[in-house]
Amino acid sequence: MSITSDVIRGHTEPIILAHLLEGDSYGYQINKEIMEKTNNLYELKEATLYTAFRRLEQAQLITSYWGDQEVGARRRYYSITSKGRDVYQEYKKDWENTKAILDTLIK
Amino acid sequence: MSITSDVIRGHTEPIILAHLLEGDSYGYQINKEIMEKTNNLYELKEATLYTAFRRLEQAQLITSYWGDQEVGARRRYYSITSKGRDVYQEYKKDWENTKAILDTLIK
DNA sequence: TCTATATACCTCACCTGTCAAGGTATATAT
DNA sequence: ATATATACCTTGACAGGTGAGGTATATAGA
Repeated sequence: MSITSDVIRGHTEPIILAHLLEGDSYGYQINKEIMEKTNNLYELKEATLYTAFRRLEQAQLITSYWGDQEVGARRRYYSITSKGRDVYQEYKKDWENTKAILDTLIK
Repeated sequence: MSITSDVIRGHTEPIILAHLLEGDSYGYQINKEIMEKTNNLYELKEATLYTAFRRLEQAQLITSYWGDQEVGARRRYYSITSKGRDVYQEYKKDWENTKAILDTLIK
């Protein structure tokens, strides 16, 4: 009982930003934790995740830096910016509005 | 304070089907009534509406027939099929699931 | 008479986010 | 040696939404 990509489209960015509010993290972990949070009902596909990172960084909502792993695969950590926090609040309001509108239309 | 197209993507079909549950209707009217229901917060764009009609008819979720206007512009009426009603119930569950998942991820 | 507005339909080209499929590299367990 | 897990990334195709454009009927106002 998974979720189709079309109903989630446009929510990828707020999902990532929300996660980064809890602290810096890296792609692989963000992906895993989103799956865990939703009991495997929703999985952000890797390609979707990384293209979203590019967009978010371009828009200066997040910044990135390489972790200093001395062992194992390298990690690129992401950090939410203050602009990112502001935009996240708007995304959150958008989601509340969307819910209200769709609850009106889908009965 | 409108709604972006990406967050609505994938909800066009359930919105139309939900409306047709109330009775047969035609494009122009469906559009107007959706605007009214949402206090002009959401407007289904015409191009979106008509391409959705094509998809829904192709999938046999709706059927269409010409109204018998003897005056004024012709109208093409749409009617939801029983298959359409079934699929609508699935769409509705999808929406409930989407809400639950996004409420978990967007705090 | 001409123009604007409302009703009512429709199509096409473009844009954008998603994702399957492919790739690279490190480390550990069998 | 091989498989699996971790961790990163890009590319090309796809599909739904939409701006812009078109057609036709009817009415109200200048």
